[in-house]
Amino acid sequence: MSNLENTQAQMRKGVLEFCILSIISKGEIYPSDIISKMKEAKLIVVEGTLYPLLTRLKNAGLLGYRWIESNAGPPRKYYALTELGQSYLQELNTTWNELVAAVNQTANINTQSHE
Amino acid sequence: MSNLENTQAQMRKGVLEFCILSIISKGEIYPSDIISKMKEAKLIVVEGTLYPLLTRLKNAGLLGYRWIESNAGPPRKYYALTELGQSYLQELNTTWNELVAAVNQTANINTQSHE
DNA sequence: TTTAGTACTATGTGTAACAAGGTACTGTTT
DNA sequence: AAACAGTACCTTGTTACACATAGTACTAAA
Repeated sequence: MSNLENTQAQMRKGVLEFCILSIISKGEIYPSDIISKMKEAKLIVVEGTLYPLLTRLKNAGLLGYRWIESNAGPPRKYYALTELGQSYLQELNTTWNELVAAVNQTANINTQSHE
Repeated sequence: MSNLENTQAQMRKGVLEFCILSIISKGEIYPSDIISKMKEAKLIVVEGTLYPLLTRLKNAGLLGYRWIESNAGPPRKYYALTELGQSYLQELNTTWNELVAAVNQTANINTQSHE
């Protein structure tokens, strides 16, 4: 793996949890669809990453799930945020905004400037 | 360590390399001053993190350094970007901007909107 | 020559993403 | 009904990297 690819992967890693919670916050969703949504946003995540992450978040009380039957295959686990998860997500939102500000300060860049 | 603190730390991890290269790109600087600059930007980094990181970047050909004597203590290693490091930093810049866009897409947020 | 301050270095630990492989359920084809 | 294909969920081992901690080395002042 090249330096660049590795560093890009490192950057992605840090925000996975935040992105996945954000996606779930928009409504009940099951893992395979989360992967699709992430892919749409150009954030590749694989099953071996997602399942343990969801379990970790559930055990932390941030997520809950219920089984819903599918008409094409086995039942699916639909995840949703708990109340704790919602407030946690708000804090991550703040963290993210602060991080963007901090990084842009070191880079002296205004990435989203409008003229 | 709480969930939140841990996740915040994970977010930071991903961008450390980018931030440190950005800081060095503004002119020769030695490690302790890099730590100060990072602290100014609210990105705490400690010696045990910075030194191995600098060594890794140097071994990858992205950084070089020269010894400069100090009038208060031992000599200092002043780091600077190599040409390779400069083009690498540009690529990380692109990566960072794309990441911000991707995260904001999952979050449906425009963090820097001006009215 | 001892002490304090500053700078650089090394080692061990823990977290989390990822690769790879596996299990289980459902509907369709033969 | 048996085999197969498609879908979904889960587990294990590896690797990278930040961090805590401790240690070494150089300089100047007491």
